[in-house]
Amino acid sequence: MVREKTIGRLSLYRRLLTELQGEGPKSVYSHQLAARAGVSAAQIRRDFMILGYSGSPAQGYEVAKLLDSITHFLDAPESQGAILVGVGNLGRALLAYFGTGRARLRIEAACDNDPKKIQRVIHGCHCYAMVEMPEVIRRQSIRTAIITVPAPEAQAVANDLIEAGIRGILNFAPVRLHVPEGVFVENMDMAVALEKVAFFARQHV
Amino acid sequence: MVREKTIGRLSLYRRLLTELQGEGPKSVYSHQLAARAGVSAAQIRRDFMILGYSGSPAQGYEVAKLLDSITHFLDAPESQGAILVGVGNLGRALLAYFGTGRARLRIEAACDNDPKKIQRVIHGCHCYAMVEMPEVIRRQSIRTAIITVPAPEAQAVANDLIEAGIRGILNFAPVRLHVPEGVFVENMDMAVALEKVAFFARQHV
DNA sequence: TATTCATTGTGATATTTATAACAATGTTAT
DNA sequence: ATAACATTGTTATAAATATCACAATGAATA
Ligand SMILES: NC(=O)c1ccc[n+]([C@@H]2O[C@H](COP(=O)([O-])OP(=O)(O)OC[C@H]3O[C@@H](n4cnc5c(N)ncnc54)[C@H](O)[C@@H]3O)[C@@H](O)[C@H]2O)c1
Ligand SMILES: NC(=O)c1ccc[n+]([C@@H]2O[C@H](COP(=O)([O-])OP(=O)(O)OC[C@H]3O[C@@H](n4cnc5c(N)ncnc54)[C@H](O)[C@@H]3O)[C@@H](O)[C@H]2O)c1
Repeated sequence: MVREKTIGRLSLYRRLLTELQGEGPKSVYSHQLAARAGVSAAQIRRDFMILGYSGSPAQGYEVAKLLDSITHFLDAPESQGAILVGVGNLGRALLAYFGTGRARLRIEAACDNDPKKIQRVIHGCHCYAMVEMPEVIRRQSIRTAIITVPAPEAQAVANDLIEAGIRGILNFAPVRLHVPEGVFVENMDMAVALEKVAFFARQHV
Repeated sequence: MVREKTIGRLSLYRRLLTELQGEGPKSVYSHQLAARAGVSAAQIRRDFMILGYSGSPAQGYEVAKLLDSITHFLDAPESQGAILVGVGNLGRALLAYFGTGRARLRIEAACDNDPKKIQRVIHGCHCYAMVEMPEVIRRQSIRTAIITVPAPEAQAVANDLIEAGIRGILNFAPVRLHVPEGVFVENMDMAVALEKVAFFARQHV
């Protein structure tokens, strides 16, 4: 009953609403948010049905209440952290990105099997050895992981993560992971994405 | 008539088939490829309908012919290049990734507005000044761009790229770009992706 | 040769996702 | 007070996407 696409958009709306809030407005209409999000106003209203919060036809939605509703729906009661495995080129970029100022969902720990990286702090995040990983995950109740190890290592790393209690994986390795029922995997396949863009760049002449 | 999801999967199949080819087999059944791709066998056969190449019920698909068919369908007759704008943390990681050994779709040029980066070669890719960008795009007939500049800069950069002839954008900035009809945009929104994973990590207990 | 078998290609069907349509609401202008 | 209006919430409809089902194929076996 929970639509996958809806979850992604709610996360987007939250970010846009937070930006909007900084600009002043206390309320917003669906068509205004739609313009920023690049979706239709009907899509927005439909997505909001799941929240249990209603706007008014006259004032639209109160930004603060809307943000509360989305956060209540999306987030865990206690703040949630993620662990990143593979502190290479991409892993470091992600640590820089998700480290700075995001209270919501932080990368709380990193792991690598390269002795040169272990026990060092990279972009404010401690890098543990792989043997420490299960302990870190259990201690900090982490359920979400980011995989940025080379493709041939990804499945083994995923297995270890799941064994340690991880239930959601954001996978950047260009491999389709085999995971048991109940584990959610989102693939960020950049090579596929770029080829798709190149294809459609050619279609509409 | 061309399904967006199908294009993405064809790109994935091509990569998997190339790997498979290296392992020896000259032919493959839909269910074998399906296992690697993490999709159903029926999905694969349906996707292949668009190619105009048929396998045989007895031997399955000839890997070499299948690869030819996919490449003929996906790729431009002449090889296509991409330009990357914003040589920061993420941009450099992407240059490293798309530079090494990918004949198919290379990042042929990079741009930045930071004087410290301009006219330098980063991971084998020349970094041009922004004023040179339109000239580079026209000279090398580039139609695909990757945006890795800070969010507030992304729309302006997109406008300039489109003005210069770009028709497809892979956008990493957490902003929804407004583009004219006929320009294809694929958003790689990692913050949204991570929140989605965190959400579903919590669903299946 | 006839039979068995796993597989293909594709029409039919189901599910997911997006759009359209409109009564209900409540504010504003007259 | 009332008519005009823009917007909401939700139902109805459409479009995109995925799965199912099975006749047709042809190699392998008896
Ligand atoms: N660099 C990019 O922009 C980019 C883009 C798309 C996809 N990817 C994918 O992301 C992954 C990482 O790419 P990268 O460029 O950062 O590679 P990288 O080689 O720079 O980094 C890989 C890191 O993983 C570590 N590692 C290797 N095996 C490990 C293991 N078994 N356990 C723990 N750590 C291990 C290495 O020590 C290294 O620090 C690859 O799968 C790559 O295909 C990268
Ligand atoms: N770092 C990540 O892993 C990550 C992850 C997800 C999204 N992003 C997004 O990708 C973008 C880049 O992230 P980053 O971490 O690489 O940032 P960064 O600050 O390291 O790099 C940005 C680069 O863009 C250049 N730049 C700035 N304005 C420009 C302009 N007008 N024209 C051309 N170049 C310009 C800067 O000189 C710099 O080199 C941001 O929008 C960020 O939100 C980054």
